Parts: sequence; structure tokens; C-alpha cells
Amino acid sequence: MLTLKVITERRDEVIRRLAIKHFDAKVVIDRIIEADKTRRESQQQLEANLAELNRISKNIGQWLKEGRTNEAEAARLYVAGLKEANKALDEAKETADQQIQELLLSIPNLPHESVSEGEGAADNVVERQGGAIPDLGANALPHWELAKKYDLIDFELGVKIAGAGFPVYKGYGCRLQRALINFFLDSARQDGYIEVQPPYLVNADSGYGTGNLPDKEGQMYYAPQDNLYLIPTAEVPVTNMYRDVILSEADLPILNVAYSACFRREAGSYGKDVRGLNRLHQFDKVEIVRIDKPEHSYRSLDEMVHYVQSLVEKLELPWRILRLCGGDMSFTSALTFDFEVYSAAQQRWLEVSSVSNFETYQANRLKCRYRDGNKKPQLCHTLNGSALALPRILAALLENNQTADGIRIPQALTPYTGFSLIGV
RNA sequence: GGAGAGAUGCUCGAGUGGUUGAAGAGGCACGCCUGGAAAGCGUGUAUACGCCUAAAGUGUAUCGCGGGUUCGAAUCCCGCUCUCUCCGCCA
Repeated sequence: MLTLKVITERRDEVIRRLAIKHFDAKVVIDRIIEADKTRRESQQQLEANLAELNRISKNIGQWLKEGRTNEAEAARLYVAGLKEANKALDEAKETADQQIQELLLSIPNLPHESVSEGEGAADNVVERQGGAIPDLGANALPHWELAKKYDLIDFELGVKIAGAGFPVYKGYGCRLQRALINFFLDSARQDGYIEVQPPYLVNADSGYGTGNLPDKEGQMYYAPQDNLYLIPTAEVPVTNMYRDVILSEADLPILNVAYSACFRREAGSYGKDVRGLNRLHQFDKVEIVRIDKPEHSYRSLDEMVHYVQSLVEKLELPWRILRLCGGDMSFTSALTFDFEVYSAAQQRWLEVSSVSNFETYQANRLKCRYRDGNKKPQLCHTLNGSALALPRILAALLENNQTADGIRIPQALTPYTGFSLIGV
């Protein structure tokens, strides 16, 4: 969430920039400023009373020691009155605090100055693209047919065991998947990322830390007996490693990479979008996360984007990078680049990565800070991106590389697969 | 699942009602000392929110979390959470 300080001190700028995200902030912000005023007033009065109360209590202790019981008794009566008044003041302060908190949570992150005002996905700007779209001719098969032909994935079996969106990978399908995971992890390590293996279930505090709660509660699987949530992405546990910590400046930037399974309920999805590997309830992903100083975070974002680009290039997939417009950006992001690869048989672009800078928005919820040159705690910037999500990469690899002899494996991957062709 | 123990600052650890934001030790930072280092000595070393134009300063809160008793709570009472140990089960 945004900080109270930013909102109260830069009211007009906040309103102007949120308009890019099509969020009318004026009313909310003025309510926050109003509540903040109430809060301060109650707090000042309350704390003045408490200060006096503390002073008197010390006196009473002293008087009792000296046997001046009459004075102590009188003071006791006086204090009782003060305490009564404090109840109301405390309540007013609490109420105002809660109001402020709730209102703050309802405000999305400020978009970066470079973000264009656009309504939705159609208005995203293609930043750059590369790779050649293969000409597969008329007989190209979509990946779900290829998966069946080469016995790589059994969707029906998954339905039997768990339900739609839980495919069973088999044989070469498993090996290709494992190869991709290792390729992604090794590449990240070579690029300076430290690997972590996080829990797949997280507590509610972690859910709130990254903003998955309360906003996207319905999108996560939940285990009520233990009050735990299945992670929708490794971003949640990995970013939460830095919840409630004050890092030293020398620690930054922190670069982490994590492989995890991801679980998403995907309530409300339907149609051709969910066919085959396009949208799953469980899938694998390698995620990169950075914690950085504010002045360096956009350089980090750029490095992350170039890193992801290098991956899709090594996989020899046709790719493009979209700079998301205000209307298509997530609630929490300041600047997002989406990666898409072209699925030649489906003849459509598939999103395989989303790389974002959240600036201090997540860090403020997480209370993830670092000590700057003045030894004062400052909020960090947090960033993350997929590098990469497996299923759609798999889909594109299968479709784009289909030949009469079988599925060709890109060269960068063969050291990991141990085979260069999936034949019949 | 059963039984027990515990949760104090960056770390260890003292503290069972009254200048305790918290002894002591360690760590870390700075200074002195040194040719340099070690040792030694000295100083400093939490966070949030207020007040103050800012700094300086100052007020309040915080000893797992929430509530209660009291003029006064780290310390007493109640509830919750978490951690550890032993037994059981188990990849």
C-alpha cells in the first residue's frame, strides 16, 4: 500500500497519477486526510493525559514510601477521572487508525511516469520482439494433440485423479519439464541469483504481506484445518522471507530464484483459454525476486527483463515484450513488462512471464526496510518476475518445433534433457 | 495424537509490582592508543506514531499477541499464537 506520508504530502500528484490506472482517488484521499486529522488530534490529547498519568503514578509511589497517604489518595481519585477521559480518546484514535488503514488498502500503486493511459490489454505497447514465427503449414497440431500423440501429458487421467487443470505428465513430458526447470535455475544462478526452496503453504500473515490477502482470497487454495494457503506463486513465500526485517544497505540488491509448484483456483476462467496447458490449477514455475534500493530498482527491473529475454532467446521461441498500459496493470505494480511467446499452432501469443517493479508498495505492507547512509530505516523496493512459467513454454516448444520426425528440442536444452528429439 | 517447558533488545541472558527502553556479556560502529594490527580504554548502538519548519530535543506506545487487575505491570490474572523437548505415528 501507499504510505500515509505520500498521500498527505503529495495529494494532487497521487490523484493525477492514479488516473492513469483509471482509479479516481480524490474522494478516498480526502477521507484519509480527514481521518488522519482526527487521529492526530485524539492522539495528542490522549498522550498528554498519559504523560500526566505517568508523572502522577511516580509521585504516588514516592508518597506511599514516605507515608504521605493523604496526598496519594487524592492523586488516585484525580487519576481515575483522567483514565475515564482516555477511554473515549483511545477509541477515537483506534477508529481513525482503522479507517486510514482500510482506505489505504483500497488504493492501488502509483504507476511509473512512463506508463501510458490505456483501457486494457489491447493498448499495451510492444516494447520489442524477436525470434522467427515458424511456418508449420496447414497440418500443425496444437500441443494437446501433440501431447497425446507422443504420450507426454495425460489430461484425462488428471481429471480422474484431481480434476480439470491438473494434468499428469508422462515419460518424455516429465523429462522435458525437469530439463526446463534445471535450465532456468542454472541460468539464474549464473546470473547471480541465490536459489531458495520455499514452503508451498503459507500462513495468513504472508498472504497479507504480498497482497494476496485480502484482495485475491478466492484465487488461493485454502487448508482451513491448519489455516494455511497454497501458494499461487513462489513470489509469496520468497518475498515474505523479508517481511519485518531491516536489511543493511550492503545487503542490497538481494537476488533470489525459486522453483515451485503453483496452485491457482482460477475461478471464473473458461473457454479456449483453458484448453490444454493454457491455464492450469497446478503448474510449475521458476520465479526471480529482487529486493533493492529505490535508486537502483529500475536498473534491476531492466536487468530482469533482459535476463528473461535471454531465456526465451535460448529456447529459440518467437517472443515479444509488452509494456503494460495503466488499464492492464495489476493493482500493486508500478511498472510491468509482460513476455509472450508465439504458439504457432494455436496462432496466438501466450503470456509466459510478467516482470514488475512494485517500488515500496509491497515493502510497505511487508515492512521490508533497509538502513540508509543516515542509519534511518527506509522502505525497500521489491521486484519479481517469472523466469519462467513452464506450461505455456512447454506448449510453445511442442507446437513450434513439431516436425515430421518428431519434436525437436532446442540446443540450449539438450544438455538437460539428454535427448534432442521426441519421436514416436 | 499424548505430556511437559518456554517466548525479553542484533545475539546470549538477568529481571516476579514503582525513574526498567529494560542489568550484564557478546557483537557491531565510531574515537583514543599503534608503524600497522591485536589487546586495552572510551563513547554509541531498537521501532512506530505525535509535537517542533528542520536538526537538536521532547511525549506516547512496544519485553510473542490480545484482554484484565492496579495510582503504577516485562513482573499478577484470563484467552490465543508460536517454538522447543520427550513419547506415539511416519516420508
